Amino acid sequence: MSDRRNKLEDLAQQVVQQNGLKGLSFRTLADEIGIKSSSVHYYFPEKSDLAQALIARYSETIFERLEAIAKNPNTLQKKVLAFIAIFEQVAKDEKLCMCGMMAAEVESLSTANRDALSDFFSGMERWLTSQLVEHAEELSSQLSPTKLAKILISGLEGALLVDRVAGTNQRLKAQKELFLSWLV
Amino acid sequence: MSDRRNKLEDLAQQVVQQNGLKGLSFRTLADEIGIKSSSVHYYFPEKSDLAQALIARYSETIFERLEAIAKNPNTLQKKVLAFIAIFEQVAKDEKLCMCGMMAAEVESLSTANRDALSDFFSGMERWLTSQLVEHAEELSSQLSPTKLAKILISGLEGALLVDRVAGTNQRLKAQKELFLSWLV
DNA sequence: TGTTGTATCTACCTACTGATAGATATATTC
DNA sequence: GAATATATCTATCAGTAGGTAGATACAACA
Repeated sequence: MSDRRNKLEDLAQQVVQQNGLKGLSFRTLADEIGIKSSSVHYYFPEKSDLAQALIARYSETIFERLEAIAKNPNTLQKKVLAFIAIFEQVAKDEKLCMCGMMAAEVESLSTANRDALSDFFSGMERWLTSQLVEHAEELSSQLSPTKLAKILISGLEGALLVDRVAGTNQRLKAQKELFLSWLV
Repeated sequence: MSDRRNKLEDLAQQVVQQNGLKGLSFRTLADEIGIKSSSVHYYFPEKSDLAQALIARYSETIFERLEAIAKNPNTLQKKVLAFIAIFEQVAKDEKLCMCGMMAAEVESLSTANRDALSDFFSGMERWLTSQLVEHAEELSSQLSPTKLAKILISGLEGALLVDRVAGTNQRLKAQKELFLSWLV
């Protein structure tokens, strides 16, 4: 992976997490890097190619971190708090989850983009579900692990969304407490 | 309120709920109504004026419905299920909550728009909190009504977001079951 | 009758968008 | 040395964006 390509993706991701894909232009992206917009097209012929690269990259980064969390022997509580900490980091920078942001723009995305986004969320849910199942003895909720995973992940995505408008982190904290209430 | 203005707002709201404020242009809006874009500027000088009107209108509609739900004597379960049904209706049309959509675009909104959005969410939470407090005897959760309100509302917003990408309503259903699990 | 307010139009502006064509320079490979 | 791949540039295009100026038509009102 070339350095230039990497820097473009770094910057693009940051812009998308703050302003959305529609808030990202090839020109401003190029200007900030110090090249011409046509050179950005060299790496990403169409905007949907850039979006696809961003989703792939974001997914890889997140799932690597999740693997690391899963591999390290620990209680369910500590594992999931480490998972939630990923969202807390995003919130601290007044950003959204990149895929959450793109989810709001799904109507203007290519089908490949949509599928990749959908895979991201189902992958996250699969990971969390497997952790909940693995540590079932630590769980006290009557709801199934699959449902708990869907609840928490969509809850965290929504908390980022609403908290950013309100300029607080109350909803993210509340979602964290929700999770803690599921433990024995 | 003139009929023309109303039709413009109706259509604009629909577009925003599907494509976001950035996905709405004065020209396409005007074309669909059958007037010129400059005539849209007659009603809404700047785009932020249109956004402001949309938020005010959306808030009024929702809060009227919430008042009606609150006024009608009923169990907490039925009241909140009626509340959740508002989100289910939105999901059925493959839309987002209009304010949830705009929340994703908050970086490009005027401060007045932001404040109005923030008021929308805090108003929703206030309503739900007051219902939970009023029917405290029906609640079994250890978490406070305030937190439960924040959890459910951000959860519902996130569920709309993620479900639309996945093309399902699983997360909305899971959030509903979460609420039901809080009842005695 | 004349004035004012409402609602629309035509015509236009500047700025920006994603995207393309084709030239150029450099480095690598055969 | 010639050919190729990589990476950049200049220049440009058609389309769209939000927004404005100024004319027009019409109705209500003084």
